[in-house]
Amino acid sequence: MNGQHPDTRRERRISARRRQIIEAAARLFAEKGFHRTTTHDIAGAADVSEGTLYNYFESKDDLLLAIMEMLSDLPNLSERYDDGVPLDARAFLVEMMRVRRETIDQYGAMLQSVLSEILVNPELRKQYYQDLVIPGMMLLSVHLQARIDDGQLRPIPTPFTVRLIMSIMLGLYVLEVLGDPIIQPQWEELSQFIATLFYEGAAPKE
Amino acid sequence: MNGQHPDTRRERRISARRRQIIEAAARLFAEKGFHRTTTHDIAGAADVSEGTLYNYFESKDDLLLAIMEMLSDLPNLSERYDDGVPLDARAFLVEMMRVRRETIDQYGAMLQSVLSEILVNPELRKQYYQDLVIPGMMLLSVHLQARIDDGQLRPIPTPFTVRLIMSIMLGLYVLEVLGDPIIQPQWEELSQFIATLFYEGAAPKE
Amino acid sequence: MNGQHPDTRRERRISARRRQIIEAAARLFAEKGFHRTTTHDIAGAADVSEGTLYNYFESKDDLLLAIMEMLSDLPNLSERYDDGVPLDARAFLVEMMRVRRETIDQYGAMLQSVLSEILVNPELRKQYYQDLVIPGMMLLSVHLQARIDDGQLRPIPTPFTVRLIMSIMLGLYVLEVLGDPIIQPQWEELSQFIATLFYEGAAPKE
Amino acid sequence: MNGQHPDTRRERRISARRRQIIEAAARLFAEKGFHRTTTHDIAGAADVSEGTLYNYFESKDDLLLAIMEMLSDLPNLSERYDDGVPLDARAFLVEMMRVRRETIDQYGAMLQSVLSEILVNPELRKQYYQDLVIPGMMLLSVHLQARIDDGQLRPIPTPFTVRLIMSIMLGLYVLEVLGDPIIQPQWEELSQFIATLFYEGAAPKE
DNA sequence: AATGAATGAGGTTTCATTCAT
DNA sequence: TATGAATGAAACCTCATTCAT
Repeated sequence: MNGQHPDTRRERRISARRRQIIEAAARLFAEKGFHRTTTHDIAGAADVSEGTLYNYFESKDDLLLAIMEMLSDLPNLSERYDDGVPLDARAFLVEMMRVRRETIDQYGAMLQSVLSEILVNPELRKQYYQDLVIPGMMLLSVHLQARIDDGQLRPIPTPFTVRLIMSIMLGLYVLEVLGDPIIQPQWEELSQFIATLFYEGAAPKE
Repeated sequence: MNGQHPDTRRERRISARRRQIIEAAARLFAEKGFHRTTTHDIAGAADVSEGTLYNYFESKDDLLLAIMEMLSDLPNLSERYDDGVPLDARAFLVEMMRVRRETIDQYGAMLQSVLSEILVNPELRKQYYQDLVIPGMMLLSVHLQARIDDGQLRPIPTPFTVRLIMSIMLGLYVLEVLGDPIIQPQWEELSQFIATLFYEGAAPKE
Repeated sequence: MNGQHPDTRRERRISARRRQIIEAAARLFAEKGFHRTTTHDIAGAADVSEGTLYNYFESKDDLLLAIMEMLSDLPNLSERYDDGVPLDARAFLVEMMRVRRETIDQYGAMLQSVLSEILVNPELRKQYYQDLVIPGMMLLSVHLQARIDDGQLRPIPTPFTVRLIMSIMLGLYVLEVLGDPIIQPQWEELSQFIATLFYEGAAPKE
Repeated sequence: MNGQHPDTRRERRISARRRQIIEAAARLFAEKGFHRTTTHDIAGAADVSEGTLYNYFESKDDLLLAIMEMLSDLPNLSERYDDGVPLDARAFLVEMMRVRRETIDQYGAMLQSVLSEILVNPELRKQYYQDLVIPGMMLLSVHLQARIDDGQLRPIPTPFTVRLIMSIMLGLYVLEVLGDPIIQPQWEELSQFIATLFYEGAAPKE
């Protein structure tokens, strides 16, 4: 009848349907929040019936977990480079921010919807910290240590540095969501500035 | 009847009741989120009846606004110093973080509950940005410019610097809420580290 | 203001409301079954809002339990007689059936609604057996034993006799519910007949 | 192709499928009730798809009717005996109960599921009474009258006696379903006891 | 001013039934 | 004929808000 194995085709259709629902949900969650979004809304936005929603997800909560899972599965910085991330300390920071920009542009809605709930849901919070924050910190930590070891950085305490850099990423994102008019359009310049400041400091050079 | 002017006493009582309700609400909102907290819960925690709630606040939403208003009315850094904030660039950052710590310790629940909603409520977001973020940025901006003018800092672009510092504050707070085990206990050391890094950079000194 | 202690009056009103809801529910459950009756139906029949239903009962299931509890609390045969139940074996059976008639007339709907669910709900079944069947059997057993002891009855095995009599009660009720046109109108005569048959048997007298 | 007439084979297959579905449904209905059993459950238990269910039965209700129909088609007491049922009054009762036992053992789940619904469904009730109760009563009535005519029984009123015996059957069944621990294991002895009591009564013999 | 029972709109979820494959 | 994904009506239940006391 056709060249495709039917099961494969069906599986693809099902998987596409899941994604279609997740994306619709994330968009709405980001726009008006998890709780102000009704399953009716989601069904409408995903162009399926409410019943179908429940063929793909156990509950509305489950939908949020699925969004979080999707975020956890995003390829991280080092996985994006077959031949290794830049070994230059300054370039690494810039590259990290470039990737961050891409992630926000593509998955901002998901981040936003999940972050809002995480702030007030201890269970979700723990999972998010475990699955997203800690892995990110680990990678960053390894890189920083390598840069210290090869003499590109002073022997600064990595745990603090890691937290500082993570905070900057998180904080910039929140500030952008809050409506700051500068962060997104001038991301490139901002990256350069931060990288420089981080590397050289703000003290006047004598 | 008594030496007190009755109106004053009544006003004080009313104001105390309001505060009592706001604090109960903020605590619950931070614990389980605005939407998962019922007016029944709040009434119970504030030790009043649900009906009484509505004598003090127009609606549940109004309670959130009241929390935000309370946060806006907190005295900012410069108001806390009659004789001016420290004029030393490095000391200023440290002092800023010390005050930030106090604020979080005292009003963390309110911040948390408000922040969660803000992320997904455009209207609230705008107001928060106007009433809390912008004023904070203005103050910071003025200080930074002064430090540049008096030569303590290089002529770095203030808009970027302001956003960077705000991001660090915001980001550290979010990371702390997410459950990071280091930030809160080592706040003092972290402050010193950040201030030093900001001032001197991470490049090795030749 | 008025002669009644207000708390008492309110308590009475609340208790009356509970009863009003239970009775409406039992009526509907008997008419169309527990599952075909919606909470909307019950609210309408009890003349309250659906919300109010849930101020008095935790769930629809809870309503069924409340009905069962009400049935358990009915005064049993011996409690209805201050000066003891009839000591004549034959008269006891007749009296028992008279009381049974009264119970059915007054609480038939509750019995019917509960019985239907009990047949297919193991948990409920157990409770019903414990709270209603066993106590009834105990009383009956005691009486029968006394009649055997005083020589009015042959030394028949009480466990079997008790089950036989309970079965007759239950069976007649079910048959009546099924629409049998004779049982209810001729209850009195039927009682006499059963009592006689039980006492004397159906064998021809020589 | 083969020796069998294909239509016959197909019909047999269809009929077997029907029975397979009915039995699965009855089992589940008895376990958790008609309404708590989903068509999904039934399909799973009968090892067919939900769609197939609807190729064999018009609706879920129809499935219940099919169960009832199956019960109506069970061969009754007299049909089981080519050479007539026992003509001895006492033996007849014992034999009747033996057959009853068999029926319960084999079709108990169906009885249970149907009975539960019948109690709260007037339409079903009427049909059950017509198709199952009345025929049973008729047969019993004929037999009793014959026994009266041939002098084995006193001239007791048959309508009452019929109802009494039917009630005992029904009642014992319900009691057994409720979890009574004696009825099923001691059925044989119970039968003997009831038959004796019916025939001779409980009064002491002088 | 304080109470808390009553309200009912609206939310999430279930499930019998359909229909394209 | 068999399948099982899709449907959407309708069920149960929650909860912000009102109002008589």
